[in-house]
Amino acid sequence: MSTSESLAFDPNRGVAAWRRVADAIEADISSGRLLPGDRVAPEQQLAERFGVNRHTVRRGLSALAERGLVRATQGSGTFVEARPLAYPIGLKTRFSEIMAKAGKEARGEFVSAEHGTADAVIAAALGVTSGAPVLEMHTINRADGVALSLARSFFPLPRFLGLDQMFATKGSLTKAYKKLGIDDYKRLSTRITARPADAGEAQSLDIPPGRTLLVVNSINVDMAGERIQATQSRFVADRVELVVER
Amino acid sequence: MSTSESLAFDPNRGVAAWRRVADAIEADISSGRLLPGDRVAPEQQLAERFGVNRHTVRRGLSALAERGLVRATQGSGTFVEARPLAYPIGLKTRFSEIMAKAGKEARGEFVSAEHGTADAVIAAALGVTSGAPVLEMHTINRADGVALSLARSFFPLPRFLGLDQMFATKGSLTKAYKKLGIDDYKRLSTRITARPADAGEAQSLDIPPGRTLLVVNSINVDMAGERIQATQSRFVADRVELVVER
DNA sequence: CCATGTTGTCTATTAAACTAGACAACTCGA
DNA sequence: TCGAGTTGTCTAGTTTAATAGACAACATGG
Repeated sequence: MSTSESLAFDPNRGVAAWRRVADAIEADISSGRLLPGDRVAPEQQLAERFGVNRHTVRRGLSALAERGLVRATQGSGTFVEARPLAYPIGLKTRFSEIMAKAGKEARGEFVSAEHGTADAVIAAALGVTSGAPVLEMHTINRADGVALSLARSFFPLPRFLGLDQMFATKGSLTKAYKKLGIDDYKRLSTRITARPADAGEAQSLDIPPGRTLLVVNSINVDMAGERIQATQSRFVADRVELVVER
Repeated sequence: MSTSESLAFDPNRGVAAWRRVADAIEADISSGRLLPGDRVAPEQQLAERFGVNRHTVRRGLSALAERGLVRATQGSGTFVEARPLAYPIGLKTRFSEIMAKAGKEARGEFVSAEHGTADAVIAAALGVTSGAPVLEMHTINRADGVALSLARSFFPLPRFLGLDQMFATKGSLTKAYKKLGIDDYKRLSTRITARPADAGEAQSLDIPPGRTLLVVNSINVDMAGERIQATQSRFVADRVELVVER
């Protein structure tokens, strides 16, 4: 304890009351005093605890809700949301490894596949000519059974003939690649945008329509630098936080 | 960099603009980008830099001035104040040692001394009877020539007969004690209050009248537990920060 | 002394924050 | 179904923060 004029300093000055409420609740969440699924104390009780009006509490909770830390249900209460899973994006982005590190069971769920031809966008991404044959595959990635992302991937043919069946069997793209003699690969580029989910996506991902998706367009190359995969993934922004690493 | 809905979070929301200005300037002071004696940029310039009105800057600077971090001089500018010297208070509180540790030249300046009798308060502090003979001594403690505190000390007589002359010679109480056979002593109690300086004190300490003093009433005992000194020190709060250590 | 730069103070207006009250709408357990 | 509890929304008033402008008062260098 220091004793000086700095005793007169109030760290809360210039900090809105609603901000203090929000920060205190966030501290409870960060510290683990409030866990995902836990119910935050009722607004009126928080108002009494912080010595503010209930509206001020609502303002603070609204800020937290906006950031996805809590979710309020009318009549029921305000609950702590599960924290988005940190999803590192780097040279070696491997779904199964990320899940293992997070202590979650990884499952790549095969949805469908078909042979087609590359349009201009896919051709450019894969470094092939427009109209070249490609394998198009649709998958859902789940962690502990909960859908994290939808993926629409393109692979050059005839090199990746049968990859879809191997993936359907193994549930892992890395393993399917190994079967085709590709022991390692890396990320060439990643482009990220975001948008609301459409009805089909929402249903596949088991989220309310309109919730935000992170849209990730990526290109993978084999160790010789040859382009092997172009993917558009749609992550549930509520469930996944992309971490760009150097 | 993380990419998620939390991109929408503005750390400045709920934090007043003046507070942000104040915190930024304080960060400059803390980091050493602004040193004691340095002039802070003019208000209008800060207003442009932070994109706020000059009054908002003034509000932020006012908060810093209130805390003693800066001092504004009309027509001249706003300057970074020297940080108060950390003055530890513990069992062994030694002025000269504290100064040495702070890399400052310590000087205990003898002002006056006289023999008197203990009133009720001093008698209680020294553990003697009311009316018992005591030596009363007035001193000023300086660091690098700048006055830090005034002290009014009482010592039981006849034990400390001549202590004042030894102090006037040595400029150090610890050394004067040694001359009287007290090799070591320790702090029994410390009581701290604060108040504005009166005109006499302000003059002795070279501060504007009304500036705040930290008033420290302390009792020292020899190693046998015998009370040897009762002191009322008045520290310039602008110059000294008391640190209570366990 | 004068000019320029800088802080200090006053008045006024607008926006944001905070408080208050009331009632609607919903949840959930008995 | 009903009642209690809880969130959601609306209206309204007060306080604080921020902006704007103007001028006073002071410092400092030429």
